[in-house]
Amino acid sequence: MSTLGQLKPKIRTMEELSATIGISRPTLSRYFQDASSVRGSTKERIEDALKTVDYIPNFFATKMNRQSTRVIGVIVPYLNDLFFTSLIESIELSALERGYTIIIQSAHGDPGLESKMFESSVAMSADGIIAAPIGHPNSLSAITRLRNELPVVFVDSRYPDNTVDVDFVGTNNQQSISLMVDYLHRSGGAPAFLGMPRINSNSLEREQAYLRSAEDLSFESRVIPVKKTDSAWNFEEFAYQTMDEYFGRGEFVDSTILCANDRLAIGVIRAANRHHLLSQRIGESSQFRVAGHDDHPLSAYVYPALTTVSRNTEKMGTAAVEQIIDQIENGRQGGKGVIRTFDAELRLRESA
Amino acid sequence: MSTLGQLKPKIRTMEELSATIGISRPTLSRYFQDASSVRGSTKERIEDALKTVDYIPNFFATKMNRQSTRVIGVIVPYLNDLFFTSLIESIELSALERGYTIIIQSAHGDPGLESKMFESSVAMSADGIIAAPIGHPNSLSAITRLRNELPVVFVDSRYPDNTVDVDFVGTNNQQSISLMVDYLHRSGGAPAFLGMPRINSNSLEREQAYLRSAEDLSFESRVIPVKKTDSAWNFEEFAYQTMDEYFGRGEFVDSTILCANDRLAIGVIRAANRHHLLSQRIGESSQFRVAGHDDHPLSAYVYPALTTVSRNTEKMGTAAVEQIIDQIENGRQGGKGVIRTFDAELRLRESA
DNA sequence: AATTTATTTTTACACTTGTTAAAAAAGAGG
DNA sequence: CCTCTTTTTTAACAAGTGTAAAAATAAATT
Repeated sequence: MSTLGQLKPKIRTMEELSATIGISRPTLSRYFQDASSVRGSTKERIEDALKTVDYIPNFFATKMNRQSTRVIGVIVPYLNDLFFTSLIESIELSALERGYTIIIQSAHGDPGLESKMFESSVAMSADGIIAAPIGHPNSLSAITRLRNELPVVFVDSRYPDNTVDVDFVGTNNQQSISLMVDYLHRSGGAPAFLGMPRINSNSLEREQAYLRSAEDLSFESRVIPVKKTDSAWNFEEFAYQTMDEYFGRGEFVDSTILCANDRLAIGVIRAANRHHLLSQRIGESSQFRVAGHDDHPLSAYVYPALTTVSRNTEKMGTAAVEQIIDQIENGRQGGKGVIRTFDAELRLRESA
Repeated sequence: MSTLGQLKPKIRTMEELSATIGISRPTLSRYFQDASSVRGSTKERIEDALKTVDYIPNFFATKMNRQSTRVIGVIVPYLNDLFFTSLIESIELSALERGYTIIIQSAHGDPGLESKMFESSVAMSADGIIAAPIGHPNSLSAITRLRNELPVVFVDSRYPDNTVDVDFVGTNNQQSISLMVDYLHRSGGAPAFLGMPRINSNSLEREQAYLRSAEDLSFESRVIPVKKTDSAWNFEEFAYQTMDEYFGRGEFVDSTILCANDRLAIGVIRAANRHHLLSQRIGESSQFRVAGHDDHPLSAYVYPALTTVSRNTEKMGTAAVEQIIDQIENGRQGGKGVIRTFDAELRLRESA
């Protein structure tokens, strides 16, 4: 079986294919774009022939000449985060279903590289861009320029204060945070809040949501000061070191801490374990509690399992694809600033 | 500042740019390929002009006409694994340094899709492919065919029994496993082995390495039987359920378990915690021990922190890029089967 | 069988940049 | 100012596929 593949003659161009199988090039071209656009009997003839030869249309040549490339650029701040990878998977699967190809680009945490990635999406004549922006002012000019040239959808995070008027798909942070704060407040004690070191919209919004919830429930809010750090993307380490210091001084040792995301919470749990703050047996109640946000794939496996709030990456990815395709196919450049946020659900586990 | 970008007139083609800035197109073409190939004064003129207009060369058009696209296809079995994402980051950074662009493709765990991804790399006229193959026989025919057409390097895993003669960059599993087995045997007790549910070369090699080590140290090997499962890629869940069952029956409760990778170990730790097998205070010795393999980014944060063996993804990524570029630039199609494996280092933490 | 309709073929140009050969221009050196 | 060399311009064709119009063919209808 596996040797069969090697025997098929390699055909390099559609012209060559046309000559070999006796079907005109324009017909083949139509077939490869939409198999149903040729007569049924022709379709069969082509497909039979394709089984005997080794031919794949040249991607660059096909895309170059088309007004629509059916390519969507997907830009994430960095790849080493399971939240982004699940988002990408969902985006890719939805896009594939709709006949689009995605090109994944990671900014590696660098706003300068992020601008380049945006440009590179333009260079590839992408029909549109789905981006989770870092939110750094340096990329802003590249993005505002692009926004006028082609469809853009922000996913997960956006620019603070809606600096740029772009469609957005994300989490309803007010809902998710207040859901969690409510629960924590009701079940044991008012939480303090540990935010992310990087200023992106989620970081800000979640902190504000926390403050509002505190006001609503009239408890005294307590936001743990966040230091600037080099390891801005290494949330676990950042949270671990921050809290290790506090715990060492005896601060927050009997608090409930709500973290802006699960990765922070995982770092906090580590620090808490090191300082023996957590109940040693599941079931025993402990003074110290932690909660996260996102429902990270590993949050159920840490010990104690993390109580958190789930974000549905599947829905978000699908929605982002819907929005971008809506813009592409209905010619709404940059969008009218449609905002689609999804509610989160409580995932009660052991840590709070 | 940010408004400046919007004022720049958008120029769509190199022809248009040539007319606008008064420099001939062939010169511009040469400039964009290699800025040093034009006279210094011309270079400056072009660069000054580029500041006033908004032009990016069309990626597809540039690549289409060149013998070498300087594109490398990177194919991974799935994206939701931090090992692969760090590998990709390392590959991308090395490639960028050498002037290559990578195109990331995830097979989403599906051998059928994997074959398509290989074909799609060919369609993009990639100069070469770096792949972490799933190792399923179904993709074999696509790969053997490709191997004759363009440079291929396998990274992390390969086909069992070296079915395909392709350059390989990976881990020295014999070294890494025996290092760990030695340590475990010496420090507390001979380990049992829990493998991955999916048969790829690492899974097999590590099990064999374990068996050999057991023989060398003359202890009785004990490989935990692995059931076929739907959640083949969800290693944590797989390991959790497998061991939860054993622990429930009182088996392995005072064993040392060596896992084929950290994600399995994280699942095992979860199960062990549920059954109260682990020492409750760091420092107290426990009968039950677990060790992993890979040094997953989160392995230091689980509780107890995972003792494991580190794989240097940075080195592996760099080496993979070196190998593929060597093949590309020296015309060695498919490679002579060069094998570069890297040794792992012990990461002693708390779990064993 | 004749007519109508749907599809395919032929022919030719489009897309954007790479590339080459010959002609023209610019710069260096005297 | 005049050679000699280097660089740029001009002009043309190349890459592989999309696409449009007219001509030819096949299928469906009467």
